[in-house]
Amino acid sequence: MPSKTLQGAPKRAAAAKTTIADVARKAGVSKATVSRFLNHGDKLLSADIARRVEAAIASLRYTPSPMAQSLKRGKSGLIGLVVADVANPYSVAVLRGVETACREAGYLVILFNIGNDRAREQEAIAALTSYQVEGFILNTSGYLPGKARQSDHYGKPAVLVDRRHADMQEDFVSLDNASAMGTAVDHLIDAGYRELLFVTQPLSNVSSRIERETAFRHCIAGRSAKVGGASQEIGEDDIESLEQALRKLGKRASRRPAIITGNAVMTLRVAAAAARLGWTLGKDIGLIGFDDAEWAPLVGPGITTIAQPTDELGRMAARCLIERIGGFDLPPRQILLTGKLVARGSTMPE
Amino acid sequence: MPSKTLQGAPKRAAAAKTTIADVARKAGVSKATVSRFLNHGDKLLSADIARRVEAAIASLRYTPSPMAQSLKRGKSGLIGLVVADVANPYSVAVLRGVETACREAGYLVILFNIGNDRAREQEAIAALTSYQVEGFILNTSGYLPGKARQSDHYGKPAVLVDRRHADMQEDFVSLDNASAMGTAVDHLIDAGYRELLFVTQPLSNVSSRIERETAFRHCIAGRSAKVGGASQEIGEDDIESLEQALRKLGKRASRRPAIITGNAVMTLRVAAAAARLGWTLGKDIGLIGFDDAEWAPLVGPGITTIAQPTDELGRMAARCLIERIGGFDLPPRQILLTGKLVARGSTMPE
DNA sequence: TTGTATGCGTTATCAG
DNA sequence: CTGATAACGCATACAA
Repeated sequence: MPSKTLQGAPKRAAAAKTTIADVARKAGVSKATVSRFLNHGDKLLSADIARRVEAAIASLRYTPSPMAQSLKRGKSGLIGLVVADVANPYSVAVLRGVETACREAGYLVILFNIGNDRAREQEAIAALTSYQVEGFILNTSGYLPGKARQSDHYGKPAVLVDRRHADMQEDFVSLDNASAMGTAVDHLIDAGYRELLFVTQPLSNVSSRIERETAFRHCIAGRSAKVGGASQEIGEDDIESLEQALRKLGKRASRRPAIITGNAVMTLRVAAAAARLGWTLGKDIGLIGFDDAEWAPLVGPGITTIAQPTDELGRMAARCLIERIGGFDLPPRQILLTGKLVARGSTMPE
Repeated sequence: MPSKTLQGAPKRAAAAKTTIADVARKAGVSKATVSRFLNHGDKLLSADIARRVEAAIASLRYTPSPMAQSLKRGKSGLIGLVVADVANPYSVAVLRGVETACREAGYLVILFNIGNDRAREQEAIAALTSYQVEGFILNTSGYLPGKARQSDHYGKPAVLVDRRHADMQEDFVSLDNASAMGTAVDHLIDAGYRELLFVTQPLSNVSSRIERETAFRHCIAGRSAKVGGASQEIGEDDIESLEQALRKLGKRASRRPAIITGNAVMTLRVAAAAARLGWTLGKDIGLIGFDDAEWAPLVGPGITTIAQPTDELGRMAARCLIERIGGFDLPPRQILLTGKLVARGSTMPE
């Protein structure tokens, strides 16, 4: 077999892309006319010519080259999605909604994962920009290394998901963290828990974590002194201090203890720690976590969660962005979707 | 505030893209010279001119337009990733490896999710092709609706992941299913299980499922009659027949029963069914599943799994594709990575 | 070694 | 209404 087997396949020689010129020739008109048909339908053309062009397009199976169009009009039909960490199930769930909504609207998604490396956020935006993406969906912390705040992403619209940026001028789509936390705390108290501990990944500059932590403190402050509350950040692989925190919490025999975890990652870690301690969820300790993962019903007696409408979040973000791309020009919006309590065995009433 | 606040920001007016012409002017040379510097470094230029061009590029912060380059050379620096279902954790895990490897090699990934709708596979490839992607990574079944087999993807190289296509001419990257199944069965038998049931999502035309099922049957056939084996497909939400199968399996008191699940989705379902039946994993019934999900250690006594090197699979796929793009032209390769047994409580020896 | 001219596939600006 | 023609930003054959 000679080289280039795939390329030079007999059947369909690398699809020598048919261009607008081919169509024009076939229809016996000029390229400009074909272009007009493409962009304005038959609004600018005589019925007869329009039909001829249409026929030619069909028979040649012509499709415009987004690349050329992009070069010419400075638009690309591409949307840039920058996620902090594709390893995070939340990011993925959102990604899914985004991809769906974008595709339905005729956009394609270019994915850039910065792997929690904030320094790479700018790199991502720059790279995406050079591809003429028409806008950004950002699930990043928005931290800028040296420079001062640079809110505009090369003049392209952007929508933030889950994580706010400082002084943000963009639309923002997220879970209503305050309300969700209220739901969680209410639920625990209703179930008889009185000593609450909020466990979160390091707040760093991640707004959603900060919001949840703040909301938690407010919730506790708003209660009588009969309810105790504390919160703690746990680093990546700091299982030691996690177990320590649990033990400390469990000691107060006088009040029934429970934990609220800031996301699914922490939920899993806490569940593991509890297991190592030999504690039964919902009995020795209560547990409710943000994010309703598929495994939540099966860990221990089932883990109670606050389910985020992740798919909807992604779709919303895409929809907002596409509106902006379409010229929608009003002050930044904040779209907060409410979480849903899914009660399971880990928060059994006494 | 007037309209277009973002666009017309005073600081940096929508980045009126600096072009190769600007650089040429600044350096006092022709556009061609700049282009040469870009593409061949100083190999074709006198040291002096090269330096001048370099300086001009730096001072103007010039970056080439991938779009224009793409139009000119028919290459884009883009790689198309078509995924059967982004909702599937496996797809995502692979996606992650792919994105990383591609980015490291200077490629960006365009994502297209066909949501298990095989009819859309062609649509995906066509859309991606129009963006001049330089190659495809496909995690799809490769089914073509009407037409006969069309192995070439518009003349672009492709790499298949996890799912083979009929008569495939592409590189293929996947878990070594036969060997992995052997490991699983051996493990179960070592642990004293004698009545085995393989539970899988519908085989449909998904090669990995078929391979696992086949391997399972071979494993059983190769054993003495003391080991019983059967396999069963379970549809999307057919929990009823799943429970029925479990009950039937459990009845044979004479032999210790165990289940092998084809992927994480089924593992979760089986675990749920067992829980509903009040069975304890590792005691009333054994369970080992393909895919080592993060939750595996925490469900019941911990679920034994065959861990796939998903990240490596994704990286491999990307690497293979990039080699092909680079002109590597040898017969299709098959790269099978071996799974790793992670023993946990669900397959406790008697 | 360097510059000139042409074209990639479209769209937009002109005339006609 | 329609057709030349000139860009868009870049890479290359060709000429110098």
